[in-house]
Amino acid sequence: MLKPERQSLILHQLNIHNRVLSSDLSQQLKVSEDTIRRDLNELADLGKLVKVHGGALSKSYGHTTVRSEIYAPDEKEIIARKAMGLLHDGMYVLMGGGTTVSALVRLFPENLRLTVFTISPNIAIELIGHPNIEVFLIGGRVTAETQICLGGEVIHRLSEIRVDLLLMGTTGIDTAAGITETDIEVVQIKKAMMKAADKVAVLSISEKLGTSHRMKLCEIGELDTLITELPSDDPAIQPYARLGATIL
Amino acid sequence: MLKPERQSLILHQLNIHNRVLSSDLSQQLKVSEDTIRRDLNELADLGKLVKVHGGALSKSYGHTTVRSEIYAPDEKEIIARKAMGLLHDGMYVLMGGGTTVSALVRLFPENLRLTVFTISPNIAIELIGHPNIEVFLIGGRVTAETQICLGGEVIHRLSEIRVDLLLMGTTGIDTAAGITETDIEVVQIKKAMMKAADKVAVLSISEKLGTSHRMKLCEIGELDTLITELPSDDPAIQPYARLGATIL
DNA sequence: GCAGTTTTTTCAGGTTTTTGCAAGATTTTT
DNA sequence: AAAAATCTTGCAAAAACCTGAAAAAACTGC
Repeated sequence: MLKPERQSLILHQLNIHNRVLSSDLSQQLKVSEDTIRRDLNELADLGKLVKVHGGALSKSYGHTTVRSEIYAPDEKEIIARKAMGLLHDGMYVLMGGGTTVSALVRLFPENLRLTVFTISPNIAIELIGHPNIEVFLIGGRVTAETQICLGGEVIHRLSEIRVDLLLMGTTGIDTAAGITETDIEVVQIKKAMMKAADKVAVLSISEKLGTSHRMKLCEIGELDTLITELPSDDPAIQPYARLGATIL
Repeated sequence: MLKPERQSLILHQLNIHNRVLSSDLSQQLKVSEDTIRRDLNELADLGKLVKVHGGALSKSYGHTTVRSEIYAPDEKEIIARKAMGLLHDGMYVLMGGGTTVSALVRLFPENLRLTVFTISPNIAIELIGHPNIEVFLIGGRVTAETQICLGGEVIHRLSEIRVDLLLMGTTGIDTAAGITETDIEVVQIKKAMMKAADKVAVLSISEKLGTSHRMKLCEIGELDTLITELPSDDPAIQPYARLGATIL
């Protein structure tokens, strides 16, 4: 294992987990902790991570979104891992915003070949530099609350594209209320996204099961796949399976 | 085994494995490690691989896409500070990409009220959460090299907007050659941006003064303002003032 | 084919980089 | 406050590197 390889592996780990431990890396990469510490310090000097006692934290573009700021990172990683199974070389994929979708993007191996459309600047930036993924960002008005591109122009652009798969998070999901959102504009955008995609997959932590909000996006049956961190035979998600969504 | 044979074999190995060790290649090709090292250095000079201690890595991923390590941050902050003087409440501003423009955005005080259009996902994200700035991201294909949105759709959208001021960085700037870029697509986008703006301001560290590249964007005289980190009476920028640009 | 030239390779040496270890300092946890 | 974990520093060994000179190979014009 060459030093630059080791260092870029460390950065990759950071991208996925947002944190690394010197002791873990030492075992995993079969080098002494001193070496890991030296690597971490070098990478910290280059500004690629933040060194802390015991390991390092990722710093993504200026404002450090560390793991602790992401809600339920472990669950989201499980979800992301399951969602990877839906992706195959050559696919055209449309991606929404949110930290769950971000977690998925971070798992993309470098040999995965995709064409990705997204309304999230964050997702676009995460994918920049990936050697085999072409990224199209659909532009619009960007707001702090949603962190995605909104507006009529986005809907118009979405009407012009056709993709194999839509991957998006959700705000509320309930057997009776269906998929719901708080923001009417988000509903409009998501409806347009669903129209553009042959298959629709929703990523959601189980905590959101049974919650609902004011703005209705669609019924559960309109989804093709629902992915949570729960095992697919968990009683909590059986009702959703009966409504027609494939559970992963 | 002839030298070109050996070298193309090395490149072949790299394509497959993404890495090679000098020691391995030495054994495999039955030549001394010195010869291998010389080969690797030659290929590295040609830009076909990245030489590292112990061997070489393929150029494809991770190692080349350095997470925007900001070059000359101090100079860029001086430039950004000067550029702030061009901005006033209520303005419509169009912003290009690049670290110099990012430095400017970070200086925006909370009470600054602007409407910002940008082709850079990074700029859009920097501005997310600013209480008094409305951000419109103009979408398109995003590439690793430029980190901005490219494509015909961007140019079309730019043709539909009209802003008070364009703020952008540059690649090459020279009294004779004017403003130049390495990428023809970037030139097209920047020309469209210039058309959309009443006034054009270019931010450039003084290091770029006197440099030129293959693709011409415009003459110095077509700029309204040129901002470098040098004092406005520095002899190095006087020639640009004579060509019609206001120097800050 | 052959003497002369150029290119390529190897080898020897001294230098630099990388890594692991140990000792003592520092931080975190109990 | 003591104990445990982690960090820093200095050092030494191993590996990799570079330089220049000499040997080997390939090429040149005659």
